[in-house]
Amino acid sequence: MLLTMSRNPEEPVYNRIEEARAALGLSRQDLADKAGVHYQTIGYLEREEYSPSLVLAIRIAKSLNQEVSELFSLTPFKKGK
Amino acid sequence: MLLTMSRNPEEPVYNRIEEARAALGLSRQDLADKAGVHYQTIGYLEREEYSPSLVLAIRIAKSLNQEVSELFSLTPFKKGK
DNA sequence: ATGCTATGTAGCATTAATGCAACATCTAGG
DNA sequence: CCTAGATGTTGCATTAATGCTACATAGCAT
Repeated sequence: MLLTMSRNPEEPVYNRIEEARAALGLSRQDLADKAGVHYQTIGYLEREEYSPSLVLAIRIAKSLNQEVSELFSLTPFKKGK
Repeated sequence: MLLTMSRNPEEPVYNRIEEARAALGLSRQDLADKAGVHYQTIGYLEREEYSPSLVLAIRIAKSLNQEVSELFSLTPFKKGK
Protein backbone atom coordinates (compact mmCIF):
# COMPACT_ATOMS: atom_id res chain seq x y z
CA MET A 1 0.00 0.00 0.00
CA LEU A 2 1.03 3.58 -0.37
CA LEU A 3 0.33 5.98 2.44
CA THR A 4 1.45 9.05 4.26
CA MET A 5 4.87 8.31 5.83
CA SER A 6 6.97 8.77 8.91
CA ARG A 7 10.28 10.55 9.68
CA ASN A 8 10.39 12.19 13.08
CA PRO A 9 8.48 10.10 15.56
CA GLU A 10 7.15 11.33 18.88
CA GLU A 11 9.53 9.28 20.98
CA PRO A 12 13.22 9.90 20.29
CA VAL A 13 16.03 7.68 21.51
CA TYR A 14 19.47 9.14 21.92
CA ASN A 15 22.44 7.15 20.70
CA ARG A 16 26.18 7.25 20.11
CA ILE A 17 26.26 5.15 16.99
CA GLU A 18 28.24 7.70 15.05
CA GLU A 19 30.97 8.04 17.69
CA ALA A 20 31.28 4.31 18.18
CA ARG A 21 31.30 3.69 14.46
CA ALA A 22 33.94 6.36 13.84
CA ALA A 23 36.04 4.94 16.66
CA LEU A 24 36.18 1.68 14.73
CA GLY A 25 36.84 3.41 11.44
CA LEU A 26 33.70 2.04 9.83
CA SER A 27 31.59 3.76 7.21
CA ARG A 28 27.83 3.64 7.50
CA GLN A 29 27.80 1.14 4.72
CA ASP A 30 30.22 -1.06 6.65
CA LEU A 31 28.09 -0.96 9.77
CA ALA A 32 24.93 -1.49 7.76
CA ASP A 33 26.44 -4.61 6.25
CA LYS A 34 27.44 -5.99 9.63
CA ALA A 35 24.02 -5.28 11.07
CA GLY A 36 22.21 -6.49 7.99
CA VAL A 37 20.31 -3.30 7.18
CA HIS A 38 20.25 -0.62 4.54
CA TYR A 39 22.95 2.03 4.90
CA GLN A 40 20.35 4.78 4.89
CA THR A 41 18.84 3.24 7.98
CA ILE A 42 22.09 3.87 9.86
CA GLY A 43 21.96 7.46 8.71
CA TYR A 44 18.44 7.95 9.96
CA LEU A 45 19.38 6.49 13.32
CA GLU A 46 22.51 8.63 13.68
CA ARG A 47 20.48 11.74 12.90
CA GLU A 48 17.90 10.46 15.36
CA GLU A 49 15.11 10.80 12.85
CA TYR A 50 13.65 7.66 14.27
CA SER A 51 14.42 5.03 16.86
CA PRO A 52 15.33 1.45 16.02
CA SER A 53 13.52 -1.74 16.79
CA LEU A 54 14.96 -3.75 19.64
CA VAL A 55 16.40 -6.37 17.31
CA LEU A 56 18.19 -3.77 15.27
CA ALA A 57 19.50 -2.05 18.38
CA ILE A 58 20.90 -5.35 19.61
CA ARG A 59 22.49 -6.14 16.24
CA ILE A 60 24.07 -2.71 15.98
CA ALA A 61 25.39 -2.88 19.53
CA LYS A 62 26.90 -6.26 18.78
CA SER A 63 28.45 -4.95 15.56
CA LEU A 64 30.08 -2.16 17.52
CA ASN A 65 31.11 -4.31 20.47
CA GLN A 66 28.98 -2.28 22.86
CA GLU A 67 26.17 -2.92 25.29
CA VAL A 68 22.74 -1.73 24.20
CA SER A 69 22.61 0.48 27.27
CA GLU A 70 25.96 2.06 26.40
CA LEU A 71 24.80 2.91 22.92
CA PHE A 72 21.17 3.91 23.39
CA SER A 73 19.38 5.93 26.04
CA LEU A 74 16.07 7.66 26.64
CA THR A 75 18.02 10.60 28.06
CA PRO A 76 20.75 12.56 26.25
CA PHE A 77 24.38 11.47 26.58
CA LYS A 78 27.05 13.65 28.11
CA LYS A 79 29.91 14.77 25.91
CA GLY A 80 32.89 12.46 25.46
CA LYS A 81 31.44 9.25 26.88
CA MET B 1 -5.47 3.42 6.37
CA LEU B 2 -6.75 -0.07 6.79
CA LEU B 3 -4.57 -2.85 5.49
CA THR B 4 -3.58 -6.40 5.95
CA MET B 5 -1.91 -6.66 9.39
CA SER B 6 0.90 -8.31 11.27
CA ARG B 7 1.14 -10.85 14.09
CA ASN B 8 4.16 -13.10 13.87
CA PRO B 9 7.12 -11.23 12.45
CA GLU B 10 10.13 -12.81 10.83
CA GLU B 11 12.54 -11.81 13.57
CA PRO B 12 11.58 -13.00 17.04
CA VAL B 13 13.13 -11.71 20.25
CA TYR B 14 13.10 -13.90 23.31
CA ASN B 15 12.19 -12.36 26.64
CA ARG B 16 11.48 -13.09 30.30
CA ILE B 17 8.87 -10.46 30.82
CA GLU B 18 6.36 -12.90 32.23
CA GLU B 19 8.77 -14.33 34.80
CA ALA B 20 10.01 -10.93 35.88
CA ARG B 21 6.48 -9.57 36.06
CA ALA B 22 5.25 -12.54 38.08
CA ALA B 23 8.21 -12.20 40.42
CA LEU B 24 6.99 -8.72 41.27
CA GLY B 25 3.38 -9.82 41.56
CA LEU B 26 2.22 -7.53 38.80
CA SER B 27 -0.62 -8.18 36.38
CA ARG B 28 -0.18 -7.34 32.73
CA GLN B 29 -2.38 -4.36 33.26
CA ASP B 30 -0.12 -3.17 36.07
CA LEU B 31 2.99 -3.48 33.95
CA ALA B 32 1.26 -1.89 30.98
CA ASP B 33 0.36 1.09 33.12
CA LYS B 34 3.92 1.49 34.36
CA ALA B 35 5.30 1.23 30.84
CA GLY B 36 2.59 3.39 29.35
CA VAL B 37 1.22 0.89 26.83
CA HIS B 38 -1.93 -1.08 26.22
CA TYR B 39 -2.20 -4.23 28.33
CA GLN B 40 -2.68 -6.35 25.22
CA THR B 41 0.73 -5.23 24.05
CA ILE B 42 2.31 -6.88 27.07
CA GLY B 43 0.45 -10.05 26.20
CA TYR B 44 1.71 -10.06 22.64
CA LEU B 45 5.25 -9.56 23.86
CA GLU B 46 5.05 -12.32 26.45
CA ARG B 47 3.71 -14.71 23.83
CA GLU B 48 6.48 -13.46 21.55
CA GLU B 49 4.06 -12.69 18.78
CA TYR B 50 6.16 -9.68 18.00
CA SER B 51 9.19 -7.87 19.29
CA PRO B 52 9.08 -4.47 20.93
CA SER B 53 10.55 -1.19 19.82
CA LEU B 54 13.71 -0.17 21.63
CA VAL B 55 11.91 2.53 23.59
CA LEU B 56 9.31 0.10 24.82
CA ALA B 57 11.96 -2.47 25.71
CA ILE B 58 13.79 0.14 27.77
CA ARG B 59 10.60 1.28 29.50
CA ILE B 60 9.59 -2.28 30.33
CA ALA B 61 13.05 -3.15 31.62
CA LYS B 62 12.96 -0.08 33.83
CA SER B 63 9.47 -0.96 35.08
CA LEU B 64 10.77 -4.39 36.08
CA ASN B 65 14.05 -3.17 37.53
CA GLN B 66 16.04 -5.16 35.00
CA GLU B 67 18.65 -4.48 32.35
CA VAL B 68 17.46 -4.68 28.77
CA SER B 69 20.02 -7.41 28.14
CA GLU B 70 18.71 -9.42 31.11
CA LEU B 71 15.17 -9.27 29.83
CA PHE B 72 15.56 -9.58 26.06
CA SER B 73 17.79 -11.70 23.87
CA LEU B 74 18.13 -12.79 20.27
CA THR B 75 18.84 -16.30 21.54
CA PRO B 76 16.57 -18.36 23.80
CA PHE B 77 16.99 -18.14 27.56
CA LYS B 78 17.95 -21.10 29.70
CA LYS B 79 15.48 -22.29 32.28
CA GLY B 80 15.45 -20.65 35.72
CA LYS B 81 17.42 -17.49 34.93
C1' DA C 1 38.84 19.01 -13.77
C1' DT C 2 37.25 14.26 -12.97
C1' DG C 3 36.07 10.85 -10.21
C1' DC C 4 35.16 8.35 -5.99
C1' DT C 5 33.44 7.86 -1.31
C1' DA C 6 30.69 9.35 2.49
C1' DT C 7 26.87 11.60 3.70
C1' DG C 8 22.28 14.33 3.56
C1' DT C 9 17.46 14.65 1.60
C1' DA C 10 13.20 13.37 -0.35
C1' DG C 11 9.69 10.17 -2.00
C1' DC C 12 7.21 6.13 -1.93
C1' DA C 13 6.17 1.07 -0.85
C1' DT C 14 5.86 -2.56 2.56
C1' DT C 15 5.58 -4.53 6.95
C1' DA C 16 5.79 -4.55 11.95
C1' DA C 17 4.31 -2.52 16.31
C1' DT C 18 0.74 -0.61 18.88
C1' DG C 19 -4.06 0.76 20.28
C1' DC C 20 -8.45 -0.76 20.96
C1' DA C 21 -12.79 -3.35 21.11
C1' DA C 22 -15.32 -7.49 21.53
C1' DC C 23 -15.63 -11.93 23.07
C1' DA C 24 -14.10 -16.59 24.95
C1' DT C 25 -12.04 -19.27 28.68
C1' DC C 26 -10.37 -20.40 33.10
C1' DT C 27 -9.68 -19.97 37.85
C1' DA C 28 -10.26 -18.30 42.54
C1' DG C 29 -13.63 -16.52 45.89
C1' DG C 30 -17.82 -15.74 47.77
C1' DC D 1 -23.55 -21.25 41.12
C1' DC D 2 -22.10 -16.59 40.10
C1' DT D 3 -18.92 -13.09 39.59
C1' DA D 4 -14.65 -10.83 38.93
C1' DG D 5 -9.94 -10.80 37.36
C1' DA D 6 -6.42 -12.33 34.35
C1' DT D 7 -5.38 -14.00 30.13
C1' DG D 8 -5.97 -15.62 25.12
C1' DT D 9 -7.92 -14.65 20.37
C1' DT D 10 -9.48 -12.11 16.40
C1' DG D 11 -10.04 -8.19 13.70
C1' DC D 12 -9.14 -3.71 12.14
C1' DA D 13 -7.08 1.18 12.18
C1' DT D 14 -2.98 4.03 12.58
C1' DT D 15 1.73 5.09 12.70
C1' DA D 16 6.65 4.04 12.88
C1' DA D 17 10.55 1.50 10.99
C1' DT D 18 12.84 -0.14 7.13
C1' DG D 19 14.09 -0.81 2.17
C1' DC D 20 15.23 1.32 -1.89
C1' DT D 21 16.00 4.71 -5.59
C1' DA D 22 17.51 8.90 -7.10
C1' DC D 23 19.79 13.06 -6.63
C1' DA D 24 22.62 16.72 -4.37
C1' DT D 25 26.83 18.06 -2.06
C1' DA D 26 31.31 18.07 0.03
C1' DG D 27 36.02 16.34 0.49
C1' DC D 28 39.89 13.97 -1.12
C1' DA D 29 42.45 11.97 -4.11
C1' DT D 30 44.84 11.60 -8.80
